[in-house]
Amino acid sequence: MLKYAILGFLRYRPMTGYDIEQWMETSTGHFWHAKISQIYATLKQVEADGLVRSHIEPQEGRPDRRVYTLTDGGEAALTAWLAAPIVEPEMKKDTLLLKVFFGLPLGKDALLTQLRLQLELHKLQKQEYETQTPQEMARFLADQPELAADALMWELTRRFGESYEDTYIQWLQEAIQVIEDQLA
Amino acid sequence: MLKYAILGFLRYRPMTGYDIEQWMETSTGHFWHAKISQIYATLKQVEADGLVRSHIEPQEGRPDRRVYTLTDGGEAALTAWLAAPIVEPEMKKDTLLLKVFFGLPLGKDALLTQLRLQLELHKLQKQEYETQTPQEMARFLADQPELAADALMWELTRRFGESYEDTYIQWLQEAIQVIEDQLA
DNA sequence: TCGCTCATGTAATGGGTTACATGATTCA
DNA sequence: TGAATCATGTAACCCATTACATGAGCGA
Repeated sequence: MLKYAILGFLRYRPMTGYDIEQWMETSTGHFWHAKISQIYATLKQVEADGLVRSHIEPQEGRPDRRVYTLTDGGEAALTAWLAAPIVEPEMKKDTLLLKVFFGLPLGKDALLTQLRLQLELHKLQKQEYETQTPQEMARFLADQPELAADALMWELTRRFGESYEDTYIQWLQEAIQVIEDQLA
Repeated sequence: MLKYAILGFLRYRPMTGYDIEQWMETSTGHFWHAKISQIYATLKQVEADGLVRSHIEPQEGRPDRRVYTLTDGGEAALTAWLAAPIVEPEMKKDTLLLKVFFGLPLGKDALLTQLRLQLELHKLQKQEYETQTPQEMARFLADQPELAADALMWELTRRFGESYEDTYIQWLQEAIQVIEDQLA
C-alpha cells in the first residue's frame, strides 16, 4: 500500500526518498505514514518492478540525490489501484479504546486521568488540522500551482481529520461524564 | 499490545486461544483484532514470560483444550499497562483517505462509485453497532453476570464505534456532494 | 457428501520499526 | 560547541497475515 502512496507523490513530480518523507509527514501523515528507512526500501522494490526509474543528481557540500520518476507502467499501476474498490472494511487498532474496554480494574481516578490526557492531546490535534494543515497545503500549492485541482482532494481529507477529532473529543467528554457519574 | 488484550480477556475467566478469538471478534474486534494463529503464538510467549499458566483439558470426540489462566504476575502486568499513559497520538492508516487524496486522476465518476460503495458499507457497519453489538454484550453478561460493571466500559467503546460511523457517513456524503459539484 | 464448528499449532512471507553507519553545512 | 538539516542506505528484529496440516462430529 505504501507502494501506491509513493507512486501518488511521484505523479506530482520527480522526487527523492527524502522529499517523499517530507510530503508524507505534512500531508497524508495522519492517515498514511512511513519511516524513511521503509520508504527507501520500497523505492528500491518499485524500481525493480519497473514502476519508477531513478537517476543520481550530484550535489556539492551535501549528499547526492537519487531522484525517482514515475514510469508509464507506474502511472497505470497507480490508476488501477485507485479504481479498485475497497470491499472489506479496514480493521483499525486503537490502544485507548482497548484500555477503556479492559479498564474497570484500574479504578475511577486512573481512568479519568488517562481520558483527560487524551482529551488534551486530541484538542491539540484538532487545532493542527485547523491551522497547521491548511498552511502546509498552501505551501505545496505555491510551489506547484498546477496541482490546484488536487488540492480539492487534499482538503477533503483534511476535513475528515477535523471531523474525526471533533468526534473523538465529544466521545471523550461523554466518557469522562459517564465514569464520573457511574463509577464508585 | 495483543499481549495485553489477551491478559484482559483472561482476567474475566480462564480460556483457550480459541475462546479468546471468539470474544475478540465480537467485542474488541472493531478496535483490536488478531488472527487465531497469532493468538496461539502470543499465548506461548506470555506463558514463557510467566504471565499466564496453561493446562490441558481432555475432551472426547473433539480436540483437547489448552486452558490458560492469568497468573498474579499477569494481572500486575495488565494493570501496569492499563495505567501507563498514552503519550503520543496513534498513527492510523486509512486506505480510502489515501485513495481520495491521490484520487483526482481517477475522474469524477470512478471517484463517486468508490465513495458510494463506502457509504453503503459504513451504513451497514453502523447498523451492526446499533443492533448486533448490544446483543453480543448481553450474551456475555448472561454467561458471566459478575462482569456487569465491566459492561459499562464495553458500552463506552460501542458508543465510540457508533459515533465514528456517523462521522464517516456524514463525511462521505459531504465528499460526494463536493465532488459532484466541483469536479468536471 | 460437503462444508462448518471445534481445536491446536507450525512455517513462510510480508510489512514496519529501531538501530547502525556516514558526513558536510548551517544555525543557535 | 552541539544540534538540526540534508541525504542515503543496510541489518536485525518484531508484529501480522497466509498457507499448511490434522481430525472428529454435526447439520443441510
